[in-house]
Amino acid sequence: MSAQISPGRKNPGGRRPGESGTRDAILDAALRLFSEHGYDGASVRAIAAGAGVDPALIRHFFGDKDGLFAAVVTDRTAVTQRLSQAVSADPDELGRAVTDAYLRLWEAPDTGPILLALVRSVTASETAASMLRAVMISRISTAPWVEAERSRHVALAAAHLFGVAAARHVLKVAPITEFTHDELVDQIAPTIQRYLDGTHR
Amino acid sequence: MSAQISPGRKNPGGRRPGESGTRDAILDAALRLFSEHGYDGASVRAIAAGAGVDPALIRHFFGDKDGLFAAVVTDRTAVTQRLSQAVSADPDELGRAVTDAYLRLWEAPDTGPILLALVRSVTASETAASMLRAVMISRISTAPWVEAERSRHVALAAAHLFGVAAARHVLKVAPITEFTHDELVDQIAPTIQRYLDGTHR
DNA sequence: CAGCAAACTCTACAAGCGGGGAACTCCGCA
DNA sequence: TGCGGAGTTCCCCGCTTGTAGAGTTTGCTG
Repeated sequence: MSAQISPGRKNPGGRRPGESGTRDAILDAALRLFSEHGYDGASVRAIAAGAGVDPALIRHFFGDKDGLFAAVVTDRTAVTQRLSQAVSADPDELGRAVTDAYLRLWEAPDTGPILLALVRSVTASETAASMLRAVMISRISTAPWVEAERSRHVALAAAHLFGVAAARHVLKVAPITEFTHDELVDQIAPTIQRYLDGTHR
Repeated sequence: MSAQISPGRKNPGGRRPGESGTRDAILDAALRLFSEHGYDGASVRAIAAGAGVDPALIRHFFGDKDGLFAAVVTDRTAVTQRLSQAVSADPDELGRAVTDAYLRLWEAPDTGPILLALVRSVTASETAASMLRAVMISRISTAPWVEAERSRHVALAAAHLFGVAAARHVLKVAPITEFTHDELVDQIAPTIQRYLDGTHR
């Protein structure tokens, strides 16, 4: 009889032959949509559609939406280690090195969208907020060369860098977006250096 | 017969006697919820509940959710004019005056929540984004004392201030929140002054 | 080659959303 | 005194959301 138990089904259903790459496709679409619209604004269905996949697969691979978000952020990031490299630079050039590394983080295709996603999700998820705090501050201010005394100055430097990055990539404020990367580093590195030295006042 | 046409109605319905203050109650609740959860996160129903009022009243007074948001932001704000005052200060003290005024904007009960609401709604509403841009940058950089040449430096100062305010009030980064207002002004005013002077490099 | 786990599709649900409309009551004014 | 409009309630609609589950096909391993 060649029984068709579910005659309403349009697509065959069942596992596809060969390497599917579906998981990665979902992660890609999720990264893009989370970074564009934030956690709330990116629906599971939209992400699935973006990956050309059934929404149920997201549940299958990641459990729930939180799991997906966590996977996006943790699976594909080397955010923290890049900053760590920068802080081992020559102390006299530290301001420049940190500034350059920090701004590059926002421009690189593998880390930039993640930071954007974190910023845009700060409202919705406390996880996102604390991860962002961690990236922004702790990773810098708990670096070995920071004595407890100076952590406040480091935080000010980090806040400055964050403000510039947000103006450039989130708010897209005209004068800031018009700088080239190098120009921007030239403009603010000296100030960052002063904060790090404690000579900013 | 004392006809009761709608016997299912629990509350009487119809206008209440006396001054209701309902419109203001809605505005209050909306300001609070928008600032806590952003545009998307604050539902019309939740705002109505917060005001102790039927959701349909929001539609009645403000048309739709966008209208409510616009009303919240425009009705009760003197954000821009406060900054204008600051920029007329003595040029030598400009950095300090602007820093003080800007940070106060985030702390004052009538303007702080609005800025928070704008920041938290940046993702959802392009209106919010452009208003924030306006408050953050344009209002400062189009001030009369800014020659075109310097607008980039002004934008950098504004980005710095924004970063500090965001770290303090949105991300709540520990070292930054621990400063008193005056300490914070002491810490960053000199840098703002340098940006404004163009002596930051 | 048997059988199980993984990958995949469809359908569905309960909840929440923004918006709209009908009905009712009170106030201010002619 | 009558009447229109503002304030208020309830009910409802169509849509989207996250999540759930059952069923189907494939690949892998023993």
